[in-house]
Amino acid sequence: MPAAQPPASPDVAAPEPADDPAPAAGAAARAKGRPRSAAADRAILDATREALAELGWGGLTMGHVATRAKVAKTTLYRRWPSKNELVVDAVASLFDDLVMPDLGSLRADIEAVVAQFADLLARPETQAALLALFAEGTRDPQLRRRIREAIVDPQKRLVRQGRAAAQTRGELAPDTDPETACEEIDIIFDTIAGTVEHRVLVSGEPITADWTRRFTNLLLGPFPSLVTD
Amino acid sequence: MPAAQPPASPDVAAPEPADDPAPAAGAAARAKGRPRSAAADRAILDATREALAELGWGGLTMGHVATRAKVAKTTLYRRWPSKNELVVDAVASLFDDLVMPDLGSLRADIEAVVAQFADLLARPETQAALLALFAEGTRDPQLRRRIREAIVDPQKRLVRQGRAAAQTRGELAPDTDPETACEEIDIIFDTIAGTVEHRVLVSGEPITADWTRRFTNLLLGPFPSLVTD
DNA sequence: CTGCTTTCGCTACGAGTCGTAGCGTAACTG
DNA sequence: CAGTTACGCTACGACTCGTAGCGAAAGCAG
Repeated sequence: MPAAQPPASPDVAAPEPADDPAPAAGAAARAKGRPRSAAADRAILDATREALAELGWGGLTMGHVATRAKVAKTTLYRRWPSKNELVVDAVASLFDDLVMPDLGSLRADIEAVVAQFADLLARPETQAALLALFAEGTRDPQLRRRIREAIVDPQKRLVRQGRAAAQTRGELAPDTDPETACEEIDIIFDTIAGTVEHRVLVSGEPITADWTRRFTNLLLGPFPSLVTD
Repeated sequence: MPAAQPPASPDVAAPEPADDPAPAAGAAARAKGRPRSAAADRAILDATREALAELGWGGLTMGHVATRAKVAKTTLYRRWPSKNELVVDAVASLFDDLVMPDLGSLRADIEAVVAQFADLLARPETQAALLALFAEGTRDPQLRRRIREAIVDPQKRLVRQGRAAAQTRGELAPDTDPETACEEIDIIFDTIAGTVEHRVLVSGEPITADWTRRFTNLLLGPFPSLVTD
Protein backbone atom coordinates (compact mmCIF):
# COMPACT_ATOMS: atom_id res chain seq x y z
CA MET A 1 0.00 0.00 0.00
CA PRO A 2 2.85 2.49 0.35
CA ALA A 3 3.69 5.00 -2.33
CA ALA A 4 6.01 2.32 -3.58
CA GLN A 5 8.33 3.42 -6.24
CA PRO A 6 9.33 0.08 -7.72
CA PRO A 7 12.60 -0.95 -6.08
CA ALA A 8 15.38 0.28 -8.29
CA SER A 9 13.56 3.00 -10.21
CA PRO A 10 14.73 6.49 -9.24
CA ASP A 11 11.50 8.43 -8.93
CA VAL A 12 10.03 8.78 -12.39
CA ALA A 13 6.26 8.59 -12.09
CA ALA A 14 5.70 6.19 -14.99
CA PRO A 15 1.92 5.97 -14.64
CA GLU A 16 1.62 4.10 -17.93
CA PRO A 17 3.53 0.80 -17.92
CA ALA A 18 3.17 0.74 -21.70
CA ASP A 19 6.72 0.84 -23.02
CA ASP A 20 8.28 -0.97 -20.12
CA PRO A 21 11.64 -2.59 -20.88
CA ALA A 22 10.48 -5.73 -19.05
CA PRO A 23 6.97 -6.19 -20.41
CA ALA A 24 4.36 -8.66 -19.32
CA ALA A 25 6.06 -9.09 -15.97
CA GLY A 26 2.64 -8.95 -14.35
CA ALA A 27 2.62 -8.66 -10.60
CA ALA A 28 5.79 -10.71 -10.31
CA ALA A 29 8.17 -9.82 -7.52
CA ARG A 30 11.15 -8.23 -9.19
CA ALA A 31 13.41 -8.94 -6.26
CA LYS A 32 17.11 -9.01 -6.86
CA GLY A 33 18.85 -7.54 -3.91
CA ARG A 34 17.79 -7.27 -0.30
CA PRO A 35 14.02 -6.91 -0.09
CA ARG A 36 12.42 -4.01 1.74
CA SER A 37 11.36 -4.77 5.24
CA ALA A 38 7.59 -5.04 5.49
CA ALA A 39 7.90 -4.64 9.24
CA ALA A 40 9.49 -1.25 8.67
CA ASP A 41 6.50 -0.21 6.57
CA ARG A 42 4.12 -1.11 9.33
CA ALA A 43 6.26 0.51 12.00
CA ILE A 44 6.47 3.72 9.99
CA LEU A 45 2.75 3.95 9.32
CA ASP A 46 1.93 3.18 12.95
CA ALA A 47 4.43 5.74 14.13
CA THR A 48 2.94 8.29 11.76
CA ARG A 49 -0.55 7.78 13.14
CA GLU A 50 0.68 7.96 16.71
CA ALA A 51 2.72 11.08 16.12
CA LEU A 52 -0.20 12.63 14.28
CA ALA A 53 -2.45 12.09 17.25
CA GLU A 54 0.11 13.45 19.70
CA LEU A 55 1.72 16.32 17.84
CA GLY A 56 -0.77 17.21 15.14
CA TRP A 57 0.04 17.99 11.55
CA GLY A 58 2.34 20.90 12.24
CA GLY A 59 4.30 19.06 14.91
CA LEU A 60 4.81 15.99 12.77
CA THR A 61 8.32 15.82 11.33
CA MET A 62 10.00 13.14 9.31
CA GLY A 63 12.69 12.95 11.94
CA HIS A 64 10.19 12.21 14.70
CA VAL A 65 8.51 9.51 12.69
CA ALA A 66 11.82 7.89 11.86
CA THR A 67 12.95 7.93 15.46
CA ARG A 68 9.68 6.59 16.77
CA ALA A 69 9.59 3.84 14.17
CA LYS A 70 13.22 2.99 15.00
CA VAL A 71 14.19 3.52 11.41
CA ALA A 72 16.77 5.73 9.76
CA LYS A 73 15.46 8.94 8.23
CA THR A 74 17.00 7.83 4.96
CA THR A 75 14.84 4.72 4.94
CA LEU A 76 11.77 6.83 5.34
CA TYR A 77 12.64 9.06 2.39
CA ARG A 78 13.42 6.02 0.27
CA ARG A 79 9.76 5.01 0.45
CA TRP A 80 7.77 8.21 0.75
CA PRO A 81 8.98 11.36 -0.98
CA SER A 82 7.29 13.75 1.45
CA LYS A 83 5.17 14.10 4.55
CA ASN A 84 2.03 14.52 2.46
CA GLU A 85 2.27 11.17 0.75
CA LEU A 86 3.22 9.44 3.95
CA VAL A 87 0.18 10.77 5.78
CA VAL A 88 -2.15 9.84 2.94
CA ASP A 89 -1.13 6.22 3.29
CA ALA A 90 -1.15 6.35 7.08
CA VAL A 91 -4.65 7.78 7.23
CA ALA A 92 -6.31 6.01 4.31
CA SER A 93 -6.66 2.73 6.16
CA LEU A 94 -8.65 4.40 8.92
CA PHE A 95 -11.48 4.93 6.47
CA ASP A 96 -11.76 1.28 5.58
CA ASP A 97 -13.79 0.61 8.70
CA LEU A 98 -16.79 2.50 7.38
CA VAL A 99 -19.49 0.10 6.29
CA MET A 100 -23.01 0.35 4.91
CA PRO A 101 -25.17 -1.58 7.36
CA ASP A 102 -28.50 -2.05 5.48
CA LEU A 103 -30.80 -1.59 8.45
CA GLY A 104 -34.01 -1.84 6.50
CA SER A 105 -34.73 1.79 5.79
CA LEU A 106 -32.97 4.60 3.99
CA ARG A 107 -33.28 6.83 7.02
CA ALA A 108 -31.70 4.33 9.37
CA ASP A 109 -28.90 3.62 6.93
CA ILE A 110 -28.05 7.30 6.53
CA GLU A 111 -28.08 7.90 10.24
CA ALA A 112 -25.81 4.92 10.84
CA VAL A 113 -23.28 6.08 8.28
CA VAL A 114 -23.29 9.61 9.66
CA ALA A 115 -22.64 8.23 13.12
CA GLN A 116 -19.75 6.13 11.90
CA PHE A 117 -18.22 9.03 10.05
CA ALA A 118 -18.62 11.23 13.12
CA ASP A 119 -16.79 8.68 15.24
CA LEU A 120 -13.97 8.54 12.72
CA LEU A 121 -13.69 12.34 12.70
CA ALA A 122 -13.54 12.36 16.48
CA ARG A 123 -10.24 10.48 16.46
CA PRO A 124 -7.26 12.76 16.92
CA GLU A 125 -5.23 11.23 14.08
CA THR A 126 -8.06 11.88 11.67
CA GLN A 127 -8.66 15.40 12.90
CA ALA A 128 -5.00 16.32 12.65
CA ALA A 129 -4.54 14.88 9.20
CA LEU A 130 -7.69 15.20 7.15
CA LEU A 131 -8.11 18.94 6.75
CA ALA A 132 -4.36 19.48 6.47
CA LEU A 133 -4.24 16.96 3.64
CA PHE A 134 -7.17 18.59 1.90
CA ALA A 135 -5.45 21.94 2.28
CA GLU A 136 -2.26 20.70 0.68
CA GLY A 137 -4.34 19.10 -2.04
CA THR A 138 -5.71 22.44 -3.17
CA ARG A 139 -2.17 23.41 -4.26
CA ASP A 140 -0.90 20.10 -5.54
CA PRO A 141 -3.17 18.44 -8.12
CA GLN A 142 -1.22 15.22 -7.97
CA LEU A 143 -1.64 15.00 -4.22
CA ARG A 144 -5.33 15.76 -4.57
CA ARG A 145 -5.59 12.88 -6.99
CA ARG A 146 -3.88 10.56 -4.56
CA ILE A 147 -6.18 11.72 -1.77
CA ARG A 148 -9.23 11.12 -3.90
CA GLU A 149 -8.09 7.69 -4.97
CA ALA A 150 -6.99 6.56 -1.52
CA ILE A 151 -9.50 8.26 0.77
CA VAL A 152 -12.43 10.05 -0.83
CA ASP A 153 -13.59 8.00 -3.77
CA PRO A 154 -13.55 4.63 -1.99
CA GLN A 155 -16.17 5.98 0.40
CA LYS A 156 -18.58 6.78 -2.38
CA ARG A 157 -19.34 3.10 -2.38
CA LEU A 158 -21.34 3.77 0.78
CA VAL A 159 -23.67 6.09 -1.10
CA ARG A 160 -23.93 3.66 -3.98
CA GLN A 161 -24.66 0.71 -1.70
CA GLY A 162 -27.22 2.58 0.37
CA ARG A 163 -28.88 3.85 -2.75
CA ALA A 164 -29.04 0.43 -4.31
CA ALA A 165 -30.47 -1.07 -1.14
CA ALA A 166 -33.15 1.62 -1.02
CA GLN A 167 -34.02 0.95 -4.62
CA THR A 168 -34.35 -2.75 -3.90
CA ARG A 169 -36.66 -1.93 -1.01
CA GLY A 170 -38.69 0.34 -3.28
CA GLU A 171 -37.88 3.48 -1.32
CA LEU A 172 -36.13 5.02 -4.30
CA ALA A 173 -37.13 4.83 -7.92
CA PRO A 174 -34.73 2.84 -10.10
CA ASP A 175 -32.13 4.70 -12.12
CA THR A 176 -33.21 6.12 -15.42
CA ASP A 177 -30.06 7.71 -16.75
CA PRO A 178 -26.63 6.47 -15.50
CA GLU A 179 -25.21 9.96 -16.02
CA THR A 180 -27.83 11.52 -13.79
CA ALA A 181 -27.40 8.79 -11.20
CA CYS A 182 -23.69 9.47 -11.04
CA GLU A 183 -24.18 13.19 -10.50
CA GLU A 184 -26.76 12.42 -7.86
CA ILE A 185 -24.33 10.18 -6.02
CA ASP A 186 -21.70 12.90 -6.16
CA ILE A 187 -23.96 15.56 -4.77
CA ILE A 188 -25.21 13.38 -1.94
CA PHE A 189 -21.69 12.38 -1.05
CA ASP A 190 -20.43 15.96 -0.99
CA THR A 191 -23.41 16.96 1.11
CA ILE A 192 -23.06 14.29 3.76
CA ALA A 193 -19.27 14.34 3.97
CA GLY A 194 -18.99 18.11 3.77
CA THR A 195 -21.68 18.81 6.31
CA VAL A 196 -20.41 16.37 8.91
CA GLU A 197 -16.84 17.57 8.45
CA HIS A 198 -17.92 21.18 8.80
CA ARG A 199 -19.94 20.44 11.90
CA VAL A 200 -17.16 18.52 13.65
CA LEU A 201 -13.96 20.12 12.39
CA VAL A 202 -14.98 23.72 11.80
CA SER A 203 -17.90 24.47 14.05
CA GLY A 204 -16.44 22.10 16.60
CA GLU A 205 -19.83 20.89 17.77
CA PRO A 206 -20.49 17.24 18.56
CA ILE A 207 -22.62 14.98 16.40
CA THR A 208 -25.50 13.87 18.59
CA ALA A 209 -28.29 11.48 17.73
CA ASP A 210 -30.64 14.44 17.71
CA TRP A 211 -28.49 16.36 15.26
CA THR A 212 -28.23 13.32 13.01
CA ARG A 213 -32.01 13.01 12.99
CA ARG A 214 -32.44 16.66 12.05
CA PHE A 215 -29.85 16.42 9.31
CA THR A 216 -31.46 13.33 7.87
CA ASN A 217 -34.79 15.13 7.95
CA LEU A 218 -33.26 17.93 5.92
CA LEU A 219 -31.93 15.45 3.37
CA LEU A 220 -34.96 13.23 3.06
CA GLY A 221 -37.84 15.57 3.57
CA PRO A 222 -38.61 19.14 2.66
CA PHE A 223 -36.94 22.14 4.24
CA PRO A 224 -37.93 22.43 7.90
CA SER A 225 -41.00 24.58 8.53
CA LEU A 226 -41.50 25.01 4.79
CA VAL A 227 -44.99 26.20 3.94
CA THR A 228 -46.18 24.08 1.07
CA ASP A 229 -48.50 26.07 -1.12
CA MET B 1 -9.01 44.66 12.77
CA PRO B 2 -5.59 43.19 13.53
CA ALA B 3 -5.01 40.88 16.44
CA ALA B 4 -4.26 44.08 18.30
CA GLN B 5 -2.77 43.56 21.64
CA PRO B 6 -3.38 46.98 23.11
CA PRO B 7 -0.19 48.93 22.51
CA ALA B 8 1.91 48.43 25.58
CA SER B 9 0.34 45.28 26.96
CA PRO B 10 2.62 42.25 26.69
CA ASP B 11 0.40 39.52 25.41
CA VAL B 12 -2.11 38.65 28.08
CA ALA B 13 -5.35 37.71 26.42
CA ALA B 14 -7.63 39.73 28.70
CA PRO B 15 -10.90 38.78 27.04
CA GLU B 16 -12.94 40.36 29.79
CA PRO B 17 -12.21 44.07 30.20
CA ALA B 18 -13.91 43.93 33.57
CA ASP B 19 -11.23 44.76 36.08
CA ASP B 20 -9.26 47.07 33.86
CA PRO B 21 -6.95 49.46 35.70
CA ALA B 22 -8.22 52.30 33.51
CA PRO B 23 -11.96 51.71 33.51
CA ALA B 24 -14.62 53.41 31.43
CA ALA B 25 -12.01 54.51 28.91
CA GLY B 26 -14.45 53.64 26.15
CA ALA B 27 -12.95 53.57 22.67
CA ALA B 28 -10.54 56.39 23.50
CA ALA B 29 -7.13 56.29 21.89
CA ARG B 30 -4.68 55.40 24.60
CA ALA B 31 -1.76 56.79 22.69
CA LYS B 32 1.31 57.84 24.52
CA GLY B 33 4.36 57.15 22.44
CA ARG B 34 4.74 56.76 18.71
CA PRO B 35 1.52 55.32 17.28
CA ARG B 36 1.53 52.21 15.17
CA SER B 37 1.54 52.82 11.48
CA ALA B 38 -1.84 52.01 9.97
CA ALA B 39 -0.18 51.93 6.57
CA ALA B 40 2.03 49.10 7.79
CA ASP B 41 -1.04 47.15 8.84
CA ARG B 42 -2.54 47.46 5.40
CA ALA B 43 0.73 46.66 3.68
CA ILE B 44 1.20 43.55 5.79
CA LEU B 45 -2.30 42.23 5.22
CA ASP B 46 -2.10 42.92 1.49
CA ALA B 47 1.29 41.24 1.31
CA THR B 48 -0.11 38.25 3.18
CA ARG B 49 -2.97 37.82 0.73
CA GLU B 50 -0.64 38.18 -2.25
CA ALA B 51 1.91 35.74 -0.88
CA LEU B 52 -0.89 33.34 -0.02
CA ALA B 53 -2.13 33.37 -3.59
CA GLU B 54 1.38 32.94 -5.01
CA LEU B 55 3.04 30.56 -2.60
CA GLY B 56 0.17 28.86 -0.82
CA TRP B 57 -0.03 28.13 2.88
CA GLY B 58 3.11 26.05 3.10
CA GLY B 59 5.22 28.51 1.15
CA LEU B 60 4.11 31.49 3.20
CA THR B 61 6.77 32.55 5.70
CA MET B 62 6.85 35.49 8.05
CA GLY B 63 10.09 36.57 6.42
CA HIS B 64 8.51 36.71 2.97
CA VAL B 65 5.57 38.71 4.20
CA ALA B 66 7.81 41.18 6.00
CA THR B 67 10.04 41.65 2.98
CA ARG B 68 7.14 42.05 0.60
CA ALA B 69 5.40 44.52 2.89
CA LYS B 70 8.69 46.42 3.26
CA VAL B 71 8.54 46.02 6.99
CA ALA B 72 10.96 44.56 9.52
CA LYS B 73 10.19 41.04 10.67
CA THR B 74 10.18 42.38 14.22
CA THR B 75 7.34 44.73 13.37
CA LEU B 76 5.31 41.83 12.07
CA TYR B 77 5.77 39.79 15.25
CA ARG B 78 4.92 42.83 17.35
CA ARG B 79 1.38 42.73 15.95
CA TRP B 80 0.65 39.11 15.16
CA PRO B 81 2.09 36.37 17.32
CA SER B 82 2.04 33.72 14.57
CA LYS B 83 1.25 32.95 10.98
CA ASN B 84 -2.13 31.55 11.96
CA GLU B 85 -3.44 34.72 13.50
CA LEU B 86 -2.04 36.83 10.71
CA VAL B 87 -3.80 34.81 8.06
CA VAL B 88 -7.09 34.87 9.95
CA ASP B 89 -7.10 38.65 9.78
CA ALA B 90 -5.84 38.72 6.21
CA VAL B 91 -8.55 36.38 5.00
CA ALA B 92 -11.48 37.46 7.14
CA SER B 93 -12.13 40.59 5.14
CA LEU B 94 -12.58 38.56 1.97
CA PHE B 95 -15.78 37.15 3.42
CA ASP B 96 -17.34 40.54 4.02
CA ASP B 97 -18.39 40.77 0.40
CA LEU B 98 -20.98 38.03 0.80
CA VAL B 99 -24.45 39.52 0.87
CA MET B 100 -28.02 38.23 1.10
CA PRO B 101 -29.72 39.55 -2.00
CA ASP B 102 -33.49 39.03 -1.30
CA LEU B 103 -34.50 38.05 -4.81
CA GLY B 104 -38.11 37.31 -3.95
CA SER B 105 -37.94 33.58 -3.33
CA LEU B 106 -36.11 31.31 -0.95
CA ARG B 107 -34.82 29.21 -3.81
CA ALA B 108 -33.36 32.17 -5.69
CA ASP B 109 -31.79 33.53 -2.51
CA ILE B 110 -30.09 30.24 -1.69
CA GLU B 111 -28.78 29.81 -5.21
CA ALA B 112 -27.38 33.33 -5.20
CA VAL B 113 -25.55 32.83 -1.93
CA VAL B 114 -24.14 29.51 -3.08
CA ALA B 115 -22.86 31.16 -6.22
CA GLN B 116 -21.20 33.95 -4.25
CA PHE B 117 -19.58 31.49 -1.90
CA ALA B 118 -18.36 29.42 -4.82
CA ASP B 119 -16.75 32.48 -6.37
CA LEU B 120 -15.02 33.28 -3.12
CA LEU B 121 -13.71 29.73 -2.83
CA ALA B 122 -12.37 29.94 -6.37
CA ARG B 123 -9.90 32.67 -5.38
CA PRO B 124 -6.41 31.35 -4.76
CA GLU B 125 -5.94 33.26 -1.50
CA THR B 126 -9.06 31.69 -0.10
CA GLN B 127 -8.20 28.22 -1.29
CA ALA B 128 -4.71 28.37 0.15
CA ALA B 129 -5.80 29.70 3.51
CA LEU B 130 -9.22 28.39 4.47
CA LEU B 131 -8.67 24.67 4.90
CA ALA B 132 -5.22 25.20 6.37
CA LEU B 133 -6.71 27.51 8.98
CA PHE B 134 -9.45 25.02 9.76
CA ALA B 135 -6.82 22.33 10.11
CA GLU B 136 -4.79 24.37 12.58
CA GLY B 137 -7.98 25.19 14.41
CA THR B 138 -8.63 21.55 15.20
CA ARG B 139 -5.50 21.56 17.41
CA ASP B 140 -5.70 25.05 18.88
CA PRO B 141 -9.05 25.86 20.51
CA GLN B 142 -8.15 29.51 20.83
CA LEU B 143 -7.40 29.76 17.14
CA ARG B 144 -10.62 27.97 16.34
CA ARG B 145 -12.44 30.52 18.43
CA ARG B 146 -10.80 33.37 16.53
CA ILE B 147 -11.65 31.72 13.23
CA ARG B 148 -15.24 31.34 14.26
CA GLU B 149 -15.53 34.90 15.46
CA ALA B 150 -13.76 36.45 12.50
CA ILE B 151 -14.79 34.25 9.61
CA VAL B 152 -17.46 31.63 10.28
CA ASP B 153 -20.01 33.13 12.61
CA PRO B 154 -20.36 36.46 10.78
CA GLN B 155 -21.63 34.55 7.76
CA LYS B 156 -24.47 32.97 9.68
CA ARG B 157 -26.18 36.31 9.26
CA LEU B 158 -26.83 35.24 5.67
CA VAL B 159 -28.87 32.27 6.85
CA ARG B 160 -30.69 34.40 9.38
CA GLN B 161 -31.48 37.10 6.87
CA GLY B 162 -32.63 34.69 4.17
CA ARG B 163 -34.74 32.87 6.69
CA ALA B 164 -36.33 36.05 7.96
CA ALA B 165 -37.06 37.22 4.43
CA ALA B 166 -38.67 33.89 3.61
CA GLN B 167 -40.80 34.13 6.73
CA THR B 168 -41.91 37.63 5.75
CA ARG B 169 -42.86 36.30 2.33
CA GLY B 170 -44.78 33.48 3.95
CA GLU B 171 -42.55 30.76 2.50
CA LEU B 172 -41.44 29.64 5.94
CA ALA B 173 -43.54 29.38 9.06
CA PRO B 174 -42.62 31.87 11.78
CA ASP B 175 -40.37 30.75 14.58
CA THR B 176 -41.98 28.93 17.46
CA ASP B 177 -39.08 28.21 19.78
CA PRO B 178 -35.97 30.41 19.62
CA GLU B 179 -33.84 27.45 20.69
CA THR B 180 -35.09 25.32 17.83
CA ALA B 181 -34.65 28.17 15.40
CA CYS B 182 -31.04 28.57 16.43
CA GLU B 183 -30.27 24.90 15.93
CA GLU B 184 -31.99 25.01 12.58
CA ILE B 185 -29.84 27.93 11.49
CA ASP B 186 -26.73 26.07 12.57
CA ILE B 187 -27.59 22.95 10.68
CA ILE B 188 -28.47 24.81 7.51
CA PHE B 189 -25.28 26.80 7.70
CA ASP B 190 -23.11 23.73 8.21
CA THR B 191 -24.86 22.03 5.33
CA ILE B 192 -24.47 24.82 2.81
CA ALA B 193 -20.96 25.85 3.80
CA GLY B 194 -19.68 22.31 4.25
CA THR B 195 -21.13 20.98 1.04
CA VAL B 196 -19.86 23.81 -1.15
CA GLU B 197 -16.43 23.64 0.46
CA HIS B 198 -16.26 19.89 -0.03
CA ARG B 199 -17.33 20.17 -3.64
CA VAL B 200 -14.82 22.86 -4.51
CA LEU B 201 -11.85 22.19 -2.24
CA VAL B 202 -11.93 18.42 -1.83
CA SER B 203 -13.66 16.98 -4.86
CA GLY B 204 -12.22 19.78 -6.94
CA GLU B 205 -15.26 20.04 -9.14
CA PRO B 206 -16.65 23.38 -10.28
CA ILE B 207 -19.90 24.85 -9.01
CA THR B 208 -22.14 25.22 -12.03
CA ALA B 209 -25.61 26.68 -12.20
CA ASP B 210 -26.91 23.19 -12.79
CA TRP B 211 -25.19 21.82 -9.69
CA THR B 212 -26.52 24.71 -7.64
CA ARG B 213 -30.05 23.95 -8.81
CA ARG B 214 -29.70 20.28 -7.89
CA PHE B 215 -28.27 21.11 -4.48
CA THR B 216 -31.07 23.55 -3.75
CA ASN B 217 -33.56 20.89 -4.78
CA LEU B 218 -32.01 18.56 -2.25
CA LEU B 219 -32.30 21.19 0.47
CA LEU B 220 -35.78 22.44 -0.27
CA GLY B 221 -37.56 19.39 -1.56
CA PRO B 222 -37.54 15.72 -0.75
CA PHE B 223 -34.70 13.39 -1.60
CA PRO B 224 -34.36 12.99 -5.37
CA SER B 225 -36.38 10.12 -6.82
CA LEU B 226 -37.86 9.37 -3.43
CA VAL B 227 -40.95 7.22 -3.63
CA THR B 228 -43.54 8.76 -1.35
CA ASP B 229 -45.72 6.09 0.06
C1' DC C 1 30.19 -20.89 -0.65
C1' DT C 2 31.00 -16.71 -3.75
C1' DG C 3 29.84 -12.73 -6.01
C1' DC C 4 26.07 -9.35 -7.14
C1' DT C 5 22.54 -6.30 -5.89
C1' DT C 6 19.80 -3.63 -2.98
C1' DT C 7 18.49 -2.02 1.54
C1' DC C 8 19.85 -0.78 6.03
C1' DG C 9 21.59 2.41 9.90
C1' DC C 10 24.55 6.07 10.79
C1' DT C 11 26.73 10.57 10.33
C1' DA C 12 27.30 14.92 8.37
C1' DC C 13 26.09 18.69 5.53
C1' DG C 14 24.19 23.43 3.47
C1' DA C 15 20.06 25.74 3.18
C1' DG C 16 16.18 27.64 5.09
C1' DT C 17 12.85 29.11 8.85
C1' DC C 18 11.69 30.20 13.43
C1' DG C 19 11.08 33.53 17.20
C1' DT C 20 13.85 36.67 20.12
C1' DA C 21 17.20 40.17 21.68
C1' DG C 22 19.84 44.28 21.31
C1' DC C 23 20.69 48.64 19.42
C1' DG C 24 20.17 53.26 17.62
C1' DT C 25 16.69 56.12 15.43
C1' DA C 26 12.03 58.08 14.32
C1' DA C 27 7.49 59.78 15.72
C1' DC C 28 4.24 61.52 18.75
C1' DT C 29 2.56 63.45 23.56
C1' DG C 30 2.53 66.44 27.58
C1' DC D 1 11.91 70.03 26.40
C1' DA D 2 11.75 64.99 28.38
C1' DG D 3 9.21 60.71 28.20
C1' DT D 4 7.36 56.93 25.74
C1' DT D 5 6.59 53.89 22.19
C1' DA D 6 7.25 52.02 17.37
C1' DC D 7 10.51 51.26 13.83
C1' DG D 8 14.39 49.14 10.93
C1' DC D 9 18.36 46.56 11.16
C1' DT D 10 21.47 42.85 12.51
C1' DA D 11 22.59 38.78 14.75
C1' DC D 12 21.65 34.68 17.19
C1' DG D 13 20.68 29.47 18.70
C1' DA D 14 17.51 25.95 17.74
C1' DC D 15 15.25 23.39 14.64
C1' DT D 16 13.75 21.00 10.18
C1' DC D 17 14.59 19.86 5.62
C1' DG D 18 16.24 16.68 1.99
C1' DT D 19 20.60 14.69 0.30
C1' DA D 20 25.16 12.38 0.17
C1' DG D 21 28.60 9.15 1.57
C1' DC D 22 29.97 5.26 4.12
C1' DG D 23 30.34 0.35 5.78
C1' DA D 24 27.48 -3.49 7.04
C1' DA D 25 23.54 -6.66 6.41
C1' DA D 26 20.29 -9.51 3.74
C1' DG D 27 18.65 -11.96 0.11
C1' DC D 28 19.37 -14.26 -4.79
C1' DA D 29 21.86 -16.65 -8.86
C1' DG D 30 25.56 -19.34 -10.13
